Amino acid sequence: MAPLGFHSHDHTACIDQTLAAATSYCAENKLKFTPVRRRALEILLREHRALAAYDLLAHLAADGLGSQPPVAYRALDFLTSTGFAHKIERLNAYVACSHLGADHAPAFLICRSCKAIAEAETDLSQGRLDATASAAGFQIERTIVEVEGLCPDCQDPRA
Amino acid sequence: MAPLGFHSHDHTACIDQTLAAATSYCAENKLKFTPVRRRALEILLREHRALAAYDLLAHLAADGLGSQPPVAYRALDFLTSTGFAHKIERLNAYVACSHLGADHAPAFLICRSCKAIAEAETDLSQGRLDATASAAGFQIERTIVEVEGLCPDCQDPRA
DNA sequence: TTGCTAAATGTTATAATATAACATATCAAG
DNA sequence: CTTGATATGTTATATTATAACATTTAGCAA
Repeated sequence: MAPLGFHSHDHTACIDQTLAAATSYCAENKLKFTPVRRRALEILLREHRALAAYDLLAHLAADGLGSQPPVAYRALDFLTSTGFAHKIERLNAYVACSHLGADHAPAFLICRSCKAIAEAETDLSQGRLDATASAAGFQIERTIVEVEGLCPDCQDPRA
Repeated sequence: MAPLGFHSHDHTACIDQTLAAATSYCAENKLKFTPVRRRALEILLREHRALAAYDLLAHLAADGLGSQPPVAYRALDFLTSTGFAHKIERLNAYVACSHLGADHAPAFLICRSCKAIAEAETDLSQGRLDATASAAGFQIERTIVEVEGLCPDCQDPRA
């Protein structure tokens, strides 16, 4: 089972690389990559799927890093504000970013059956929407794109 | 203040027309447009903005149409499943559809300042995304597009 | 009409998600 | 070394949503 991109990969290396990238990003930007924050990201990376805030909290608590909701929400605030993680609005859940470092406008593919998440790039796909917004005088700051459907594994009735 | 399309219009006619359209749609499709459901839609139309479920419930209760959460959530389930209303995932709130009848893939423009909502059409804007999903073997069923930003009124510091 | 069935509603309780508010601790800059 | 800003600990509570079951209503068949 490989939720994030709907395919397998070297997970350990992926985690290490992402943590390293996050560490240097924080160093460069004078951000504090504290134990709770680092651990939260590590948990999201290890789980490799969308976690509810309270699921993350349970993991953190198991690791002795705080047991009250604000601990999880603060860590998530940090991770989402840095772009290290994203919130999946449809699920009220959070995933580690899979394109860390890239300045990106992510689009998420959400499997309604197994809840697996894939992060795609929107590129500049909303050309049409941009035009509509401009015409209305609306100033876009952020675009949320979440697609619901079935991942390859869940489409097959024999799976 | 004209949240829905960021501009004024004949609100009474808009409500009447939409209710009439909903009524005939239900008749054609053997759906029960019960008092609670009708009233819920009417409230969303009158308020003309995204309402939280409990806000809707408060209005329904004021009208003597039920005071417990399931009443509101059931009405909203009906309205969203018929397309008479949409959920704004970003806000956990619900708006009446402004293109009732059209088979549509709505995109919402959400003002982060005043919370006004405009409903646009995505048309086939996600051409790029479609291709990405296909390539990944993902079968799209529904696309959520919500854009955060500033509406015309809230961009002007003198407003 | 009567009774059956499916759908809708009423109601109680509780689950799941999220934040306010304030006390304490840490740490870098002056 | 102290001050100010940021982060953390903690209690409490707000907000959003659903489970579960009883009751009522509407449509339909006998």
